[in-house]
Amino acid sequence: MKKFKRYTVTSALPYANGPVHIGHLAGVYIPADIYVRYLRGKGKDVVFIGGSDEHGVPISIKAKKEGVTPQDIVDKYHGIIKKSFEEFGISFDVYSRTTSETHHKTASEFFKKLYKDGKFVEKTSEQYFDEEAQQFLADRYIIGTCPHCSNENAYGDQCESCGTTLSPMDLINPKSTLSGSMPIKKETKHWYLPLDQYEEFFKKWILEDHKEWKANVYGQCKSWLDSGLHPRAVSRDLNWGVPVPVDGAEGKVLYVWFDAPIGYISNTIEWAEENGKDWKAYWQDEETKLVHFIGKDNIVFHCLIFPAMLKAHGDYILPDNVPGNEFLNLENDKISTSRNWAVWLHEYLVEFPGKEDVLRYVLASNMPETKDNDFTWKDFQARNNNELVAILGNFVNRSVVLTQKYYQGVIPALGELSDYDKEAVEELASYKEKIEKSLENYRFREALKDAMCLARLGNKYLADTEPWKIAKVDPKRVETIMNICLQITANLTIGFEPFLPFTTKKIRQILNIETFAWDQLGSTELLKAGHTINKPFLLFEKIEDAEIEAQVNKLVETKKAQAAEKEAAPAKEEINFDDFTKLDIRTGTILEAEKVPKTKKLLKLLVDTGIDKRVVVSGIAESYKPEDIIGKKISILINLAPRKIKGIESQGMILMAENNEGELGFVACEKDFPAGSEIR
RNA sequence: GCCGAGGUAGCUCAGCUGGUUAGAGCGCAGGAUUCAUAAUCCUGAGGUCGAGGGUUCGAGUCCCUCUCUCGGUACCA
Repeated sequence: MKKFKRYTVTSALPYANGPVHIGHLAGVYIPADIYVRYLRGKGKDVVFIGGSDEHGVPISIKAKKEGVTPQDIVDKYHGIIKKSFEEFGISFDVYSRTTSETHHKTASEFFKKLYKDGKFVEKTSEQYFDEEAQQFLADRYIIGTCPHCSNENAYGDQCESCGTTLSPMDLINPKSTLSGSMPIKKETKHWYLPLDQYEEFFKKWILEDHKEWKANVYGQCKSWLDSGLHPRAVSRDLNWGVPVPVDGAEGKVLYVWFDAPIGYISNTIEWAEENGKDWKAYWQDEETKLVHFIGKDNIVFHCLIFPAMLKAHGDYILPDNVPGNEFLNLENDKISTSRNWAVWLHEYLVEFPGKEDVLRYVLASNMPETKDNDFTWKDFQARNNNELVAILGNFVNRSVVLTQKYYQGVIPALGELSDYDKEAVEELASYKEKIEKSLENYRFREALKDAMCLARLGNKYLADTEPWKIAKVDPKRVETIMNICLQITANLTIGFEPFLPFTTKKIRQILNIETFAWDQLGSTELLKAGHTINKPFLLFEKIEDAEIEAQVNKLVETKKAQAAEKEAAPAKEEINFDDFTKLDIRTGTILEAEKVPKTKKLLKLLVDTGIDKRVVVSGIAESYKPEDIIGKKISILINLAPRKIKGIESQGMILMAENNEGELGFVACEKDFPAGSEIR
């Protein structure tokens, strides 16, 4: 393996439109923090970079909605996020933000360099422009009628009613959400990063040279590469972001995905300036190991786009690894900021004061390294009570309480070792290599498990040697046993340091010692005989059922509130009676139903409309099985222009109701009327 | 549909380039023990390794087909 002189570790920049939740922690910040704490323990030169990602359209929309400035929004969340990370012990060397002056300057210069070197492709295209507001409209700022489902409130990038991905030009009757006026088409120029030109490079760099990347990351990259890369725009018409530093680019900013990863560099520069370091060494020296910790949603940016940017620039090193995690679920359901289905870090810190390490432990034990995992409060309680309290806390407590009892807190000398002692000491030493190997390979769950084995070893050693039994008959022997127990306890402060920094600090306090270096792990000479330890206190406390129930109830309430809140979509524009009578809706009966091959949602139906029997293709396969709906009474719009879908001509549209889970239900007459009855 | 990742004991997961009777933690059952927050330690039960084919002396591990879950993408008149 290549030897590195220094390490640059980045963790995905949280988007500053909401607080941080356990999904972010388990996926990105805890693994990254474990890794850097380990490296620091090894005495490595490492910088750990974090920061808030504060540009982009969603933030400017949120600001508009709330009637504040984008800056207000990001100030609020940057504050919450930064504070909660600090309290939780995520040990960033710097946690800055992409609205900083340094970042604007850095991102701007980065762009200029690529621009000057001709690394971009310029393209002019037609985009919607709001004449009243005098600006180009981001996709999200345009609403109009969905060409597919006729929903009149579809966004320029997606129709939330039918889920179709759209482009603004697809919308019928587009309207600007800024002024309400009808936007005009206007030419605009943008810069594109021609990713396709880097395809061959990526194929070698990732597919051949980085086979050791995690399967999920490697597989995703391969998938993107196999399907071919395309140029991606690096600028947008928007007024919230880093201005494009080119003459004639007024009203244009760097696209948020272009500026955000540069934030890693900007924040490193800030850190370097404040600490008298040379930032370039951390980004441009081949002997630096660059590692990006991210979630799986970010794989393409960190494995392809950002490296392409760095490569295009020319001065930079590329990541050595991009350990991307999968997602964490909460109580069997996807974590969702908008649905408020999450455990928020800033709330946890208030509701479970002093229990930072409990959450760190639970999330690290169960982080979604190879597949999506589930967080449940019951598991949280079990791991606290059965592992932290019973194994780790208990062993430390046993050791120090016995030391107080027998020796008034003064560490006894190590005498002659029995064979059993030697075995235990040997086993103790064996964990160092195991834990290191796991950490070096980003296998944090396993590393933590092995750290816990140190405490298990201690408990077993005590149980097997039974010092309380021989205290009266063989005091010399007990001195040796207790010395070994205390040495194991001291080792815990090393082994657990990356994972449970608050707890190791407490143990050091009890043992009355300073921090050890990682490489001392496994030593039985950490504590000197004659050294006096402090009065013991408990490291962890049991978590009672009531506390867990309270958390579960909180989530249940969230679900209820969410269901109740299911606000009906706002009424559409008024129409007159003639408009309505144009629709010819009839009762009908489904005669045949089959799945349209090669689709997920489509069923091909044969419907008796009373007038004729006709084929209708309908996107209901996720709610109904074909065999279950034969004979079903339905309502059908029969005078809709026919349309070919997947090669089948669909003649009409089945009326469906849809709830907020996207589930569909037939709309039918409650009496058993014959097919063809008019609905009006 | 296509692409990617998964499907291993009740639960959460290990099993590297194919090789002895498939492992760990939790949970469960029984026992030992009392220094310790009824904590600890030992023993045990429990798996046709998603299903079916194939390659091989030998497959959880390689190949093919199918199936389920998650993500991306297409389709939703």
